[in-house]
Amino acid sequence: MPKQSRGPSMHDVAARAGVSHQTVSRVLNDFPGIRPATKDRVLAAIDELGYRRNLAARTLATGKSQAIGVLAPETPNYGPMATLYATERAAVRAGFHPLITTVSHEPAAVMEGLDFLLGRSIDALVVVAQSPHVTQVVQSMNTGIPFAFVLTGHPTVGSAVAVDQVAGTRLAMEHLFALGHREFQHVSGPSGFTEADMRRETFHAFLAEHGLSAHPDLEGDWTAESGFKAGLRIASEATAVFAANDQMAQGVMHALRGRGLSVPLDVSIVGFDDIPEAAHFYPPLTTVHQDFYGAGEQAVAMLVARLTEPATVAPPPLRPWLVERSSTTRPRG
Amino acid sequence: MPKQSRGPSMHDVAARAGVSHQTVSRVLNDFPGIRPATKDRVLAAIDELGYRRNLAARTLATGKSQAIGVLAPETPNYGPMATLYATERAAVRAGFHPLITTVSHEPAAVMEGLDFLLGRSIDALVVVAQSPHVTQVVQSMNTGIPFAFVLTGHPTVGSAVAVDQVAGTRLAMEHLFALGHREFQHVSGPSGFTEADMRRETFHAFLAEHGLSAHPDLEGDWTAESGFKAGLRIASEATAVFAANDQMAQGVMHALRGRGLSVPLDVSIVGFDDIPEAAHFYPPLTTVHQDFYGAGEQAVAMLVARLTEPATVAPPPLRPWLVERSSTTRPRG
DNA sequence: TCCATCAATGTTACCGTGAACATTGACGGG
DNA sequence: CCCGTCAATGTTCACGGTAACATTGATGGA
Repeated sequence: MPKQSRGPSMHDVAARAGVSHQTVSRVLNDFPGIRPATKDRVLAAIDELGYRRNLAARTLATGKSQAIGVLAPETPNYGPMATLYATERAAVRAGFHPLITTVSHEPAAVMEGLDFLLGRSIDALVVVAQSPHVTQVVQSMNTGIPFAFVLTGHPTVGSAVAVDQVAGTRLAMEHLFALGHREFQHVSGPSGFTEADMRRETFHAFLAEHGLSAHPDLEGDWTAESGFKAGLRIASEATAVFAANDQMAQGVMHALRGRGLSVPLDVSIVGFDDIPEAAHFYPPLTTVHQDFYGAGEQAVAMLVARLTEPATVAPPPLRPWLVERSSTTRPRG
Repeated sequence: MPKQSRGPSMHDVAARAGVSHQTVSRVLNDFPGIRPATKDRVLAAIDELGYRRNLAARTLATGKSQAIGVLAPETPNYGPMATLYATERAAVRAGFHPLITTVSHEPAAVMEGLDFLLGRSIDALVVVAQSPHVTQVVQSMNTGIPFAFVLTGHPTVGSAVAVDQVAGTRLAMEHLFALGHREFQHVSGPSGFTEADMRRETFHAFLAEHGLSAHPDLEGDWTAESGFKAGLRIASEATAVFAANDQMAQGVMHALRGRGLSVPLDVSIVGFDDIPEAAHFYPPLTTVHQDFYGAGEQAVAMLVARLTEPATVAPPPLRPWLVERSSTTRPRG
């Protein structure tokens, strides 16, 4: 029973091509000054042997890996997933290999995930963070490599690429306010999550600035189901609902329908994210568009820049914009 | 300007603790027979130096990595994403580290992604495949490690963990047929994708068995938007629509509403996947539930088994089930 | 003709870890 | 009291690459 044998090594290729292993290395790394005939022999030998370069050995020798670590939250939600996806694509386009691993928000898990990535010799790190806990843990571990946070608008974090949550929330609120709404209620994301907190705080700040108060916040967990439950408890006087994401907005609308209330005639509702399905909700959802792709791209761009120029500063927050559809209108009367 | 210095090595730790590097290695790998006092000194040194084991070196030395490679499609769609997420979780629970990388369906991209993973010394491979092209490429590359495909019901593939697409489609069709529908139309996924093809074929096979023919297939790309466009073209005689996934079903319903048609009074519609939001669509969607999590779990379990017993066979396909909600009812008259 | 020069290639050392084998020292039985 | 034994630890080598330096042989100018 043959133990899983390792593949051929550079020496095997060298022997077969009748050269030294160093020449093989040079061929693989495109060094100049290799006689074409030699190069061909080496290439042929590689092909015949099915040789594949051992990354571990290469990394060990060079200390570099051309890999970008991506630490992502272990939720299946659209926002983080889209960011993750965008980051991954951007990294590939930049010529890096993304090494993704997901972690819960517990410090121990974050550290373990980070350890795993660092142990695999990543050159830089992107953290798709949802809570300050995560960013703190990452910052406290002295990683020695450039890192970037994506999708957290938390002001205390230096290296963050973020969509401006405050601006986004204000866009939503100004829209509702301008339509004439004065009775607001918020369906928030889970507290502790940076985006959820920032949207909630901005919601209240906006109302305070206009001398208004809100019906009690209803807290969800980003899912449509939690939005549905919240929708069951929307105050009957409320005419405007600001939901912290689109899925919850969908759940809220479902519940409202069940209560015989019309969206937008009885209640206007604004979501957040602008997921691809939002245009096909019933009714099509007015929402705040976040550029997840732009965020992922900027994060990678910043890291690549920092690899050569460590002092590169973070780009300004991305501006979200309002997508007006049919879930909002003026209040009755 | 100090070049990014490498972190401390085992030798540094050993020097600090006054032992040999091998003793450090033994402490790290939990070997028996280390004097507690020695162990403490080593641990303390590790802590003080902030030492972190170099995975590349470890992998190079052992040839094993405790890592499972995951080759995923580069689509942001729910199905693949959920499977990916489930696989990732299952791998972690099994004590492995998932190494995820995404690729398009082009052979060159698949090979490159695979090369990347293999180069990083993965012990096993999970491929979240959407098309036969991908499975073929993977099979043709002699990887030398156990691998598993998830989420493709293609019969020619041996090592596949799959949800039974045929059974799922039949569940949907039998439901509609039993309600009395005879005028069917299919909104399919993009052809070339295994799931799309299998659902389409089964749809037609079912109708043929009952001596029925269908209105022309409308092909979408899994998105709600493409479902919407298809919905605009649903034949006016059709009373039953089978959509190849839930997002497209949502788009179809939107379009139908726009045409003044009621779901389910004028048209019944069944989706596929049972995404979490499906219960909150308007109307709540009758759909086929796929156990993505179960699939991911089974794939990992199979790989782990094959690591010790290469001849382990693939588990039988997972049975999907029908979730009946409000988007289906008997046809008028 | 001889040697400096340079292109092409070879040799050696090293990256950080784990495995195999070697060494040390304490302990106990004969 | 000596030596075998075994627990605890040290030494050496290998893993598969890359980097730095060494070597070879052809070429051409003095």
